[in-house]
Amino acid sequence: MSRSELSLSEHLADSIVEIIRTERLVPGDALASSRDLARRFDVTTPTVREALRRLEATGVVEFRHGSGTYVGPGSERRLLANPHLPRGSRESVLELVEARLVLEPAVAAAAARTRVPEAVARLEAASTNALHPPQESLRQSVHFHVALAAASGNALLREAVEALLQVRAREQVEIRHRYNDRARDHAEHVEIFAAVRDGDAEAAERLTREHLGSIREAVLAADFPEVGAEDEGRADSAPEEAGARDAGPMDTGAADAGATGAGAETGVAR
Amino acid sequence: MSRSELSLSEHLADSIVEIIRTERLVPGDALASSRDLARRFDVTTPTVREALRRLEATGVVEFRHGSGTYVGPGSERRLLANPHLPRGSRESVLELVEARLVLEPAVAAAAARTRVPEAVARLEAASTNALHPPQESLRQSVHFHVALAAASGNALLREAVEALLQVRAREQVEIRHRYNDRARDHAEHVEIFAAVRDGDAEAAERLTREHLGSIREAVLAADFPEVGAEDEGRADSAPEEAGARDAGPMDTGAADAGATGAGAETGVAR
DNA sequence: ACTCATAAAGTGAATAGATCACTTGATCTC
DNA sequence: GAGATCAAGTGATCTATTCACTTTATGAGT
Repeated sequence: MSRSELSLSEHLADSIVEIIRTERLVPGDALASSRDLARRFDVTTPTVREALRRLEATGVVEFRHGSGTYVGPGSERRLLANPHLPRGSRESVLELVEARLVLEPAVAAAAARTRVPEAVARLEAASTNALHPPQESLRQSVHFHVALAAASGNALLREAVEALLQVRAREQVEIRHRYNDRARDHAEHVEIFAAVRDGDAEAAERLTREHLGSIREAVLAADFPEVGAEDEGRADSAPEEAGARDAGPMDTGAADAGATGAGAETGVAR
Repeated sequence: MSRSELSLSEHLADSIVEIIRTERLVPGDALASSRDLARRFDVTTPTVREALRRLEATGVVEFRHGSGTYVGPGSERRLLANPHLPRGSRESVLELVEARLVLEPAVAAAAARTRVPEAVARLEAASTNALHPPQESLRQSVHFHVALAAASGNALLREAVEALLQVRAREQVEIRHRYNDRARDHAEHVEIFAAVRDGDAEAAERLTREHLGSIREAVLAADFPEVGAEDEGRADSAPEEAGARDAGPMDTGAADAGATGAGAETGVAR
């Protein structure tokens, strides 16, 4: 009936998702080749590519030139950060931190109530492993906050926090790199962990609020590079391999979004 | 210079985003035609299409066959729901409601503290306009919760709630359609609005928690179609009308009225 | 046997040039 | 002036190739 109101390539994308699901493919598994898919669905390769590109944008599939197409981490993710964001100003980072300030304390409280053992273990690991190199600390922190959300037992909550942390990840790196007190960060993480471990929801909530409050202060103190000059700054201080290959289970590579590069930042925002 | 490890179409996608930004294009504005873009960037049309498809996936652009390519609502959105989700079970809907139960009370409290006037007005409209037809009520409810988040003054918070509401939108429609008490829903909305209007953060938080709690009960009571048979089941028991597909436009205003002739839409005129 | 270079096959990336379907607006009736 | 008609522009898709990269199996050379 109302079947194909969808464009061919849209329908194709859905069909491919269907394949991933019915064949129980998980991230990392290989997909049939473009040519195979084209034959199977009786369309041409450019059409298949369009469908795959579309899925790639949300992380459902990944391309590896010369090797094949693989299922990506987005295949089991419900929320995600827009990978194609324009400009970033201090305001946008501040807005992000303030959003986290509203949401994460509640998440911490939920985590302290549920305390999923596995996630609590990861939480401890993320708060114990201390003071690593520069870059590492941000990743550590991301791990901590994600593990915190995971401890709530609600995967969607974890995804929400993950997605939030991915927004403006680049700018967050910049700020933390320059202004954040890693020692204090670490100490606060330890305190939050203890509260969660002890099942003290009230304390977990309050401590998380204070923790993010101090991050907020750091952002306010930062003389964030204004739009227009922001290209150089981030290009040489943030090497692009922040990527994903190392750690185990839930590492989603928060910072790897896309190193845009490309020059000619002419405009001034607003 | 710009270490281009990116595929050509990835780079192209970023360039197009750059165009949208530097030319100050807003949702609804037309983009150059595929052929033009191909010429301008000296690539072929299939390559341009790949880039555009990728952007389409996140709502940054929209295609209109025979007419052109337009800027979409996603161009100014940082968080979004994965448009390619597999199966939906009762568990997943329950998980969603419980995530909202954790997050939204805090959002409501923030809203009561900030009370952005414009958003509060929309909040009142969404809670006053009572008991419309079946389908309409869900949309009304979405409007309410989004306006609530918007009243916090933090756009990212609003986007987070929007994205959350888009997840499993179809299943949510189904459940509300069958199990939810619209009258009670409405009454609770009115109470929450009053609390926000009066700047009573504590009450707003508690009322929102209770409100979502009752929605949670409705979900628990629902005998939702189980996984496995849902392939066919979903297709014919949930026609694809108000679901996820057109949840987007509500923010951009323009296209909203088209869906039903019910009118009375609080004009979002521009 | 073992190591290492190398060739072959498979795959994604992109090109080139068309054809068809749809929308839109201007022209042409009536 | 209202409506039908037509043509230009645009997206959607196809057919046919070529190039670049990865992986693997082959086959020296040691």
